[in-house]
Amino acid sequence: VAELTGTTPRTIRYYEELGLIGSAERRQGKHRSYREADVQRLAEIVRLRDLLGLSLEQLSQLVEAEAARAELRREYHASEEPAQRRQILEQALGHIDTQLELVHSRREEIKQLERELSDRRDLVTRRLSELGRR
Amino acid sequence: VAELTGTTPRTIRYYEELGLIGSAERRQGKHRSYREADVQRLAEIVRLRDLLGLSLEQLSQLVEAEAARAELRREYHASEEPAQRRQILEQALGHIDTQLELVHSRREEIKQLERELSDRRDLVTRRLSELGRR
DNA sequence: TTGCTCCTCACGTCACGTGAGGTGGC
DNA sequence: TTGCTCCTCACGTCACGTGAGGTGGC
Repeated sequence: VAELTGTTPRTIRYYEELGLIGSAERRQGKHRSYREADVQRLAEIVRLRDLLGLSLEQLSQLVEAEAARAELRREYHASEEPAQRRQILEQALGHIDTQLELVHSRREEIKQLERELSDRRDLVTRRLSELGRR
Repeated sequence: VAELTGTTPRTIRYYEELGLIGSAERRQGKHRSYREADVQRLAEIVRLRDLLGLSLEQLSQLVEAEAARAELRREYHASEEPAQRRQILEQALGHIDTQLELVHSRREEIKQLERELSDRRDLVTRRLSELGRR
């Protein structure tokens, strides 16, 4: 599971200790056992940590909010009231938009960095071709 | 300077202690004094740390390589031999390309994350408009 | 003179890394 | 049986945070 998610066993145990992920079930013996869904969730956490640089506390809050939204989704499926369904959907939309803004601004920053490097590259190649022409 | 570079005084002192940035000159009194060039260099370090998640050891190596290339640039300007100038430029090109690959793959990862979030957003808005039409 | 920032230790914290010593599945 | 991975402490490390106590410029 560590390999699949791009981390180490120690990190997974640490996240379990913090409550960032649920305690894994143990097989006969003491080995932790994970389902596919657990792997997905962990991979997503690692991804947000690495790409956005979120702290484990921020990730905890995000996971908590995610759990609250999962609870809402159950109510959503149970409910027939359009007014309530609308409210739940709008809350989900707000949550997604918050994340999108964060990710988008990150991407802009990286893009800017890439542009600057690209410009320097062009400068060097220009000088090289000038050298060649003499 | 901490505010300008998006860090804290403590972090700047720590980087100085590690040799990641040069020891700042002191004014009369003991206050550290920085030039514009120092601020630029520090800002660049903070940027690479935050956007690419580089460790301070990796950044040290990068700064070292940068210093070596600065030395080469001095030779470059001193030299008249086209062969030597070409060699220096090609080395610079390789260095830039390495960084570009790293930054580019990062941007692709973020882009992918943004796409996934965007798809989920579309799904929610679609459901909302379906609700409205009834 | 009062407030604020700077300074240097030095201990604390976050997010794990790394053995030490022992157990379980192919 | 041999090798490998897993397990639990528990101490170590990296990258700073955070007072404690003191000094310097507007």
